[in-house]
Amino acid sequence: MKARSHQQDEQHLTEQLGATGLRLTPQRQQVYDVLLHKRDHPTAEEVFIRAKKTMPEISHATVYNCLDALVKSGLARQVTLDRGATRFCPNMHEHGHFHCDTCGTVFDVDLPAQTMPLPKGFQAEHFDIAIHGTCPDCASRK
Amino acid sequence: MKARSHQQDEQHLTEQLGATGLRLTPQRQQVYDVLLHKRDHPTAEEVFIRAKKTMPEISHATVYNCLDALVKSGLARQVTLDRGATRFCPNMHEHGHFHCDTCGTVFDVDLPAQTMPLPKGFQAEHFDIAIHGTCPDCASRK
DNA sequence: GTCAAGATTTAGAACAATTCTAAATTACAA
DNA sequence: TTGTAATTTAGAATTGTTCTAAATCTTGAC
Repeated sequence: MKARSHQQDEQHLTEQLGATGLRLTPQRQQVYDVLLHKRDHPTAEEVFIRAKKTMPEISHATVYNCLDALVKSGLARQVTLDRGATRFCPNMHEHGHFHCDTCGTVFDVDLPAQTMPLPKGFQAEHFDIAIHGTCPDCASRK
Repeated sequence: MKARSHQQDEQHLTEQLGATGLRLTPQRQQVYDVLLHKRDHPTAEEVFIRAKKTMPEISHATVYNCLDALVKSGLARQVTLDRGATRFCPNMHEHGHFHCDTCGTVFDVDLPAQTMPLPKGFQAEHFDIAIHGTCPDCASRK
């Protein structure tokens, strides 16, 4: 995976947001930076806390707004596991999520290239795969 | 899919709950009946409303308790899509969920028989596949 | 059968996650 | 500029879920 420069990130952001009719604002930039900086699938609340460190005036509602904007523009994905808060992930490559039921960590996992056969007439937009189990660390610790 | 008789359902319930150290109670039976009766992936709230029709004294907390008991005993699955309420599904065959982004309906879809290859050390318990898109009805209506 | 121990249910409060509201600010385009 | 629309903000409101303590029900030991 090639790392993008900060400037490239910004251009990418502007383009992707623009294509969805949205503007690049300092808040959206900041929220996206937070996602890129630590890719541990944070919840909206966690993004809020991290974003506040460098932008103390940012509000809760804005974080939700920004996250929605990023998702709509194809810059981030929502990850919903169980009944808890939704998590966010800036990795847009096709991948699934492995959730360790012991320690709670969420891992990105590559998926076998394949198409999902659907009954006639169904048009798939995208799909999410969530795998529950035990991660290597927790498995060996048992 | 073979339909089970009511009596068989009850026996199945007792066995599965018992194996998890749980009792079969009228409430759990009722909640399970609700799930079996209309397999449209209702939320806990919807299950609550439906269960009340024949058991008016049932409480909110009990519905959550019963649904958890059913999930723990392998009699139902939780379905989490997006940020909304969790849905419940009594279909325990391996299948995925297709969510129509237009009308909101959730469909069970069969999956190709296959194993999910995981990096070394990861132990999968089970996995959930959620597909987003447009259902045949909504697609033709466009 | 009777009783104690533990499981379950209940109403309602509490909590957590998300959305809404209305006012203030900002950006863009004419 | 100047008007229009988008965005942000604080805080209230809403929604979904969990917790609590008391009441009720089951079950197994006697």
